[in-house]
Amino acid sequence: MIENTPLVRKLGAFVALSDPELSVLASLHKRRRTFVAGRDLVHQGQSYQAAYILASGWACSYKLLEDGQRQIVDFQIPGDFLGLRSVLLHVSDHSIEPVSDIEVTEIHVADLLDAFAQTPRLATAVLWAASRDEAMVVEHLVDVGRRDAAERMAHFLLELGARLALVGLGNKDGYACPLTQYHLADALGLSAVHVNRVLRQLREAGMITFRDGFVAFDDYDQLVKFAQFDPSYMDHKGPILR
Amino acid sequence: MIENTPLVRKLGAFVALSDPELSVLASLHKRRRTFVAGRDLVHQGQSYQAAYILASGWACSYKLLEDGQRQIVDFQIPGDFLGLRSVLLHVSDHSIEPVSDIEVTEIHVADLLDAFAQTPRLATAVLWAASRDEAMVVEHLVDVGRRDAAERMAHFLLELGARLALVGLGNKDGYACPLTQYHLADALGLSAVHVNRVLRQLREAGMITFRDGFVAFDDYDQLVKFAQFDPSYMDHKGPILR
DNA sequence: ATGCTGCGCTGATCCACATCAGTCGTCGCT
DNA sequence: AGCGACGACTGATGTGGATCAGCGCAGCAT
Repeated sequence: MIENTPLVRKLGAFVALSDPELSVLASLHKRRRTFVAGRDLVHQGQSYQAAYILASGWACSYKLLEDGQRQIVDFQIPGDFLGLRSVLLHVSDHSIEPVSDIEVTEIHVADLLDAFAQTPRLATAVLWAASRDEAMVVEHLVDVGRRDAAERMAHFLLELGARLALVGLGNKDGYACPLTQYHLADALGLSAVHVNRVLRQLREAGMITFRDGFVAFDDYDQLVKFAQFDPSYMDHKGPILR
Repeated sequence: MIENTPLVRKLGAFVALSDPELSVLASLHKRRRTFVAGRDLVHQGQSYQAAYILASGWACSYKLLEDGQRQIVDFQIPGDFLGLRSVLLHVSDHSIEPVSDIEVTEIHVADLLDAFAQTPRLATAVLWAASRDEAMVVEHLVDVGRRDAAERMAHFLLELGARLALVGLGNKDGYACPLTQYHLADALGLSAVHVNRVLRQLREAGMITFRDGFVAFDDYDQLVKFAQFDPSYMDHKGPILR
């Protein structure tokens, strides 16, 4: 029996993977490594590095501007790739920081590309995963571009919850969340001060409580409505491609 | 000799494609179609539609919010895929509108996936193209999240110029640009009024002139510096993967 | 015990950008 | 010739969120 990693779980939601495909996938996993919170594992501008699959903990990818501001582009949770894009584009256009202590398994891109040749369905699955990640970034863009601070916060925390629920790390009551208010500020294009105020508003409105490393959805339905959250693109039941 | 479409040109920048690969790629192109400016070809929420490759003209993909605001996520120029993500995710999370009259060629996703099986390098190339598109969206996110209106505008127009230059439709002097100020507003998360003011500022600063369907870089170097534009990730010479 | 650092939290002030309410010029339509 | 419709453009006024300047608390090192 082949082990049920977060990645297998994620890809399995899209492509019904056969046993040979699963074993090719398993053979990609090389060294297991750990990184401590806060110390970057990839630096913007770095020209080569490995790609990883996140096994436990959270990370974030971000870009730094010259004036010291930063924009967090996405958070990675277990089952997500780290640095795949950097490797494909052969230069990292962003940095990656572990939010908590993390465990990863290294993958060699050459192996990944070989695997595509052996099992093309795997290529499709990875392309699908990349598309889903892009959809996430797009939603994030809409957050930042067109929603006010409170909607933005609500929408963002809901989306994170939905992603975590997919890998079994959360549900409609809430989830454990190692982010600081500074992380949220850098992700949402707000100041940390304003993040604090907005969290207070949402808490006082009885919709969501962010406290002590835990996000609690106090009124999930109201929140979904307030944030105009539409989970359809991550909602399907069972593999799309058989 | 196999024809040199914008797509071949784009993928060729990454993967050195062999003749058999080129012919597989050519065989994907099915019906040629045209669409008129302004009438959507894909609606948000639509559950199935074809994917296309843009042959001429510009399009944009956008998301609509319930309150009528819209966020343009990306513009597509010749050589770009239209709706590939929608097809892979089996539901469109966004709409696509032709900015000008456009010509496209339809591709069947089943054919594309078959092509991956025959020529895995093609899968790699498409995954690369998807990564590059994602990098674009990421840069756009940084624009909207962390740059002020003028930097945002400058950066955005520079990036568009760099993309167009890759397919031979622009250079450091400028490019033909069918966008209205409303398009720019919806893309950059600004009001049309403010777009107008910002364009005036940039023009009066002698950096860029947007007028009569043409973007002119009046002082490219100053502009690059002002916008903190870093084209490294779209700058490489020759195929990365041989 | 004492300071130091990281994180959450708050009030006062300021400014970038939105919104409102227009003008003007150029199409294409009848 | 007249009339919408659309896009570029402008001034006056309003506001969401940044910035500044600060407090409180817990954990940790000295």
